Amino acid sequence: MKIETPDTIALRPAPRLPEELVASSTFLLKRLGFAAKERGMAAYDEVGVHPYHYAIMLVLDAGSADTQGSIADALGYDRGQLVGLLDELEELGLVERKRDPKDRRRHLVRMTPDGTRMLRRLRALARKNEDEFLEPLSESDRAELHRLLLRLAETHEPRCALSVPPVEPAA
Amino acid sequence: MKIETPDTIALRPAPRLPEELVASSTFLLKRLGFAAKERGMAAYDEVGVHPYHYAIMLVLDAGSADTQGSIADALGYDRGQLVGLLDELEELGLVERKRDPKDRRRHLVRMTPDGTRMLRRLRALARKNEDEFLEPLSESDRAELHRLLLRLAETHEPRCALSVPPVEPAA
DNA sequence: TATTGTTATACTCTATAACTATA
DNA sequence: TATAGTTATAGAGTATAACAATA
Repeated sequence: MKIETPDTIALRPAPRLPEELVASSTFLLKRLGFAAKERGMAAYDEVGVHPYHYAIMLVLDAGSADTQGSIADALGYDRGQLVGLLDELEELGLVERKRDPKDRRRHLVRMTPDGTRMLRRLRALARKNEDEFLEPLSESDRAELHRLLLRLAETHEPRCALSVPPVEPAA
Repeated sequence: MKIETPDTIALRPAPRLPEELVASSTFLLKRLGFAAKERGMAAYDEVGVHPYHYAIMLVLDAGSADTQGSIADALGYDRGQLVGLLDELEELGLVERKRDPKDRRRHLVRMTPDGTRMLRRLRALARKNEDEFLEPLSESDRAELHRLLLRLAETHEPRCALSVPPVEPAA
């Protein structure tokens, strides 16, 4: 559900949120995640793309995945939905698809020069967005926040784990 | 978009998330907020309610709002959608609505005894849920995380501000 | 028979605004 | 005329599974 945004509520008597919710980090994560999402969408929207598009382009740029299946897996997206996202990127001229001659079921996806330029622009947008969102925090607080979020993400969003989980030690 | 959940991906070669995303706190907030939401829904679902229902009952219990409009304002919900949520709570016998005799446009909402019992149960569930989600963090890390999230929420979700913003000092 | 990508369908959410009854 | 609550509608988002081509 959309949560009413900051700017509209400043003047009302404003019945308060229950303290119990404010005291809950998971509640704050939900609300902040939502706020971050909305803010991101608005930012990328000005350039005509969606955060999902940006994520896809980052994967392509990193070169860690180039078929639709592997892109979907890298980001945790559904393969069916990725089709539509790639259609949009292709229509914008930012990526190209071509059949893999080695396995004609596959599509190889790669960025076009326009895509590369757009990615540069999106990266700048993302940095600005991140910086503005974290503005209330000092540099060291930001680092600390990231450390804590990352630790949680290693459990709850394993794709975020920085290091490959060590193989079970012998015995 | 639904992100594929942890349990299903353990065994694949797993193309990685772009480092840039993992390095972004706003990205992690989005993913963790989503994970927290899903986990919460699953937990409350076992008892037949939704996190929204829980939030409404907390507001009622706190006594800070008792008409539909004030409840909606407290939580940032849309008034139109609150109607349906209250219908469900009423059907479950957890809250009652009656007209305010002083202003017959208003509905006064209050919990029933069953509602109070359910709320106790939901509070226990919420505690358990919170504790499990934060399990990777030490006590002091949890406190630190909450402090940082709260500071962000004061900006991005003003309803979370703990203290009423001080009145502009004289002069 | 399994897999890659595609398409279609249905379902859930949610944003908007029209509507009623009171004030 | 404005407000509290209600209802209806349409649109976005998303989950599911059927499908065609290829392996």
